[in-house]
Amino acid sequence: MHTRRLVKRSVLGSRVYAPSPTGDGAPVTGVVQAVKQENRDLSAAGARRSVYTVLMQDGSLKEFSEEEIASGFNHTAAKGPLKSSLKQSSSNGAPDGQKVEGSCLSPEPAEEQRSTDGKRVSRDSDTRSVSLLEQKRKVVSSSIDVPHARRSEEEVDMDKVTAAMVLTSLSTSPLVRSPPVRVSEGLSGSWKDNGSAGPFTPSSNSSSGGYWSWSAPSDQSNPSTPSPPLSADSFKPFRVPSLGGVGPGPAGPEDPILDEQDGSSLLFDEPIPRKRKNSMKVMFKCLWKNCGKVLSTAAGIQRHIRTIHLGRNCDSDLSDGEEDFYYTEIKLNTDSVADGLSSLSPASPSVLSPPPPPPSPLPSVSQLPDSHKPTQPSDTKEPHTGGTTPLSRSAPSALYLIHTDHAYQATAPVSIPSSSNNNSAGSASTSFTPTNSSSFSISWQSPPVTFTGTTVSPSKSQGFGDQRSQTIAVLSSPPRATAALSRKVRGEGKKCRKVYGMENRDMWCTACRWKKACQRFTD
DNA sequence: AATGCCGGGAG
DNA sequence: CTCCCGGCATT
Ligand SMILES: [Zn+2]
Repeated sequence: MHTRRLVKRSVLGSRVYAPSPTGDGAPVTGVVQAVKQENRDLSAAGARRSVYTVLMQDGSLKEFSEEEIASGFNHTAAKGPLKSSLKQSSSNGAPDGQKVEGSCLSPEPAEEQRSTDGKRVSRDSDTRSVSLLEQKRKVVSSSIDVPHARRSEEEVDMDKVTAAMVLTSLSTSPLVRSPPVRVSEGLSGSWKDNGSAGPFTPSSNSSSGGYWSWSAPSDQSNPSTPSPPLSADSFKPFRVPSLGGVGPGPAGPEDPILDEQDGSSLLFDEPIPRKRKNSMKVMFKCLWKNCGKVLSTAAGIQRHIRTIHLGRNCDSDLSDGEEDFYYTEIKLNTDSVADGLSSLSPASPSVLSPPPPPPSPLPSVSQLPDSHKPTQPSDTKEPHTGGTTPLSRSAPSALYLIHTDHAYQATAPVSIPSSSNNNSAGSASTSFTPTNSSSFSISWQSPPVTFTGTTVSPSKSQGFGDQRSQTIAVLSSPPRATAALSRKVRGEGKKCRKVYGMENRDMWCTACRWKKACQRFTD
């Protein structure tokens, strides 16, 4: 009801008269450098005062209240209000006396003032103004010590805790299918063991950010688990896909999705996938273009990359972590277990409902950035294909779990076609793909995906049918799980708001000003 | 607490 | 449209 957004025109840069600091009576002029307002919303009706930071002729900066300055805008020079209160002019000791000679004084509280041109004043809540001149310097510490995460014994406990959590959740929600997290047995073959073979516990340091930290009682299933009575039922909803396949879709040949008892294909509802602890070997593979080197220790691979590919001195220590981008952790699973997971789409809670809108236009480009040289990891993104394909249960003698260490900026689940034909990076793929057939899954921190040998031709990502079929997979999805899936990871880069700050709202791009998606800094 | 931004709402 | 803001998801 009350006035909408008051004052919005910018007076920055305007010349204004200000009470003479010396009190001698002669008004001085200055240029408005910044304006700020105090007390905004609240007391809507209340007096809202603006404080102008003015650059005086003599170069000094002073702050005046609206009433104290007579600005040239609006009505020639005559308009200024000048109250006699000179409280603000700190200046010299000159007793203020009174300086009213400005001409007319307007007692009015200057509710709105606008400049003739259409600019707006940056109003904002911030109480202290920031003049454009003085730049605030922020000191950023350039070197930060990041202590390597150390976790250790706790893990054991973790399991216990987890188990407890699971149990608890079990009792409460019927939906949860849980997983027997076996504490005892499981650990024996923990991947961790293998990994840490190296000089310094590799696996844990870089990768894991979150493996073992499950903040929430997640329900997870343990793939290898034979069959918890409970899970059986719960699974149901989750494997309906076959049904869905019947869609009017073009395709008849839909695979019955997650195969078999991969029921175990776990579902991670939580963004944080859990690691399987099976008997598997962890290896580190160099992803460099034509190098398929596989080493058993992270240190080794890092060194390899650093020296061979990065041409870095073997100063070891100075690894800036870049190597991480070029190798991957591979887990060779010797066991029958499958660690499946379903990638999913933005799941709709209602499981069966078919309207799973294709999440988003996934870049279905299946081409690797061809001649991409691993130079700056910065913008590299893996090409992914939207659909994953279900692979039937072929006999996976071995399955690979690839896991990259950094979650850099993962966006969506990736699937890499492993089947024979697949150009792009033919060379690369070779090194990357284990054998044909066999599914392997990759999991970066969050979006784990299963790959399979068959690939859907990315070209026609049209398949609506398929998509939907998989979509269904979601099972108990607490509103949480989304992050990874919903693929709205939120752009990282700073947007206008952060860049310019509230102080300079007028510098924001329009979208930002409207609180819409930034157009200037699109990620 | 701060950001980024969708979904609405008012001229 | 243009201009804004409530409110929510994220960080
Ligand atoms: Zn912007």
